[in-house]
Amino acid sequence: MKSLGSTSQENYLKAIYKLQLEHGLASNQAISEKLSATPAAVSSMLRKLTDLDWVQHTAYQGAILTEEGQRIAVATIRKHRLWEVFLVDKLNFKWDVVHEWAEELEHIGNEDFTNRLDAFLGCPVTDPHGDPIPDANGEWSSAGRFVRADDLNIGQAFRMKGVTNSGSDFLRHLDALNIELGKRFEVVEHFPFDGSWEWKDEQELICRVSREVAAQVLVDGDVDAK
Amino acid sequence: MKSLGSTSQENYLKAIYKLQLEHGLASNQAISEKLSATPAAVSSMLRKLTDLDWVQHTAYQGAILTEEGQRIAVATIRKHRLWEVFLVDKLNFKWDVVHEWAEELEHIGNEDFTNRLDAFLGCPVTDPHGDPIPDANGEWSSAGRFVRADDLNIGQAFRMKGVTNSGSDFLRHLDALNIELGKRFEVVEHFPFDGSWEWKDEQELICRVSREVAAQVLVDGDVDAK
DNA sequence: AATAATGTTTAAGCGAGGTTAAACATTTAG
DNA sequence: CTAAATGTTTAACCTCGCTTAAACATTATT
Repeated sequence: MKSLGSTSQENYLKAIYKLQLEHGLASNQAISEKLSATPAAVSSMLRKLTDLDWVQHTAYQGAILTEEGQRIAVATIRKHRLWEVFLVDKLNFKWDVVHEWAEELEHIGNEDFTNRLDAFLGCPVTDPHGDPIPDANGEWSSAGRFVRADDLNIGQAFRMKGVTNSGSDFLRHLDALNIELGKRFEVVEHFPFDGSWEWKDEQELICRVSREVAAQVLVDGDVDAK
Repeated sequence: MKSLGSTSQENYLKAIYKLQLEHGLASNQAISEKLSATPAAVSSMLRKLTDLDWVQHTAYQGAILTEEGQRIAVATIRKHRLWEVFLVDKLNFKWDVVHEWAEELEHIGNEDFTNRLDAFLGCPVTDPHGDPIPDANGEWSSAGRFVRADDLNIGQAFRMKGVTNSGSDFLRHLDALNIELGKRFEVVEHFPFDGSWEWKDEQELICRVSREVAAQVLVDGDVDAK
């Protein structure tokens, strides 16, 4: 219990965790891409993680996390996202640059440390990109699941809640479009020609977004009229 | 310019910096003790640091930092102390436990990062142990130099400003004695028998401290009567 | 000045985490 | 169903920072 992995081990566990959510199991190749390492490196690390009982690995098949592996992965994601909140809320970094620093900070601190950071930040439930932050027990809590902006109908109001792509290019593009977390819009138009959309914000300003953007923006479907 | 070292390299530079302050130059052996590494490890690291032009090393003599080496060392100390302030002021850690975490955090972040952290903390001039924090230019600034508590005379008032020993044992002892940073005392008595002292705080409560404690407490000699 | 004690450096080697290249399984296609 | 393509593992080797043990330089002692 309460064991910690090395920086590298934690990165592997995080990668496997995310791949498992998408595909049920993490292939050697997918991990290697996600971590920009060679398949050979993955092979050898998987052996170590298996010995530590943090993953179960079937040769030529793929890897899944054990209970303990999952605990460490979720704890690491929690730390990452809390640090991102810190960087944006307290140090005033822009949301498109915090990932790199959080990638380093996430490997520091034990449970007590993390919980103090959490309390200091006011127990946020999402990070600056709208991704949910697991609680101290590793639960993804109530924190509402959101819908894709391209799932909405004309006339529907919504609040911008997150993204499914945290790449800085995409985040910077959103900034350029004046689309930010928490901002309210209403769907005005949808153009089947290219799949693009027109939204209007609370100042009635029109915001035209491409199909690609709408597909990667998460919103709060049932908005409370403010 | 603006180059950064690895975690280990930065630790060596810090160690050499501190030894240089004390002895003018850092012997292989002193470094090895400070970092709990073998002299052999020091020898090999010194070669690397010399190649990087961060230290000048004369075989069998000792090492001194170059301009650039000093810049990195001071930047690292600055980061360390700022993080300590963060941990105590924001995360409510006690001052005797923050060193370990700061030891890890100090290797993260670039200049911009550090300056944001500094601003967020209100540009503190000393860390939770009273050690001065260099400014963004690596200057040790005005931040008054202090005198040892055992340099004072009977009747003299002072304010507790720091320690020369940041070990947790000592810090915990000070906590037990209710001696804390910024607290005002007055020297009441000095016993030549064992070198111990009697101070009284603003509530006139007597605080008896040993020779060892007085020697490791730094105070503001010329106190402005409040 | 010769010798012992001390401090420093080299040599060999280890573990972590990676690489490339080759060998080996497993799919997919003809 | 065999052949080719793809994915996985092994083997050999690299760098970093460390270790121990032995060789070497420098002081200190007599």
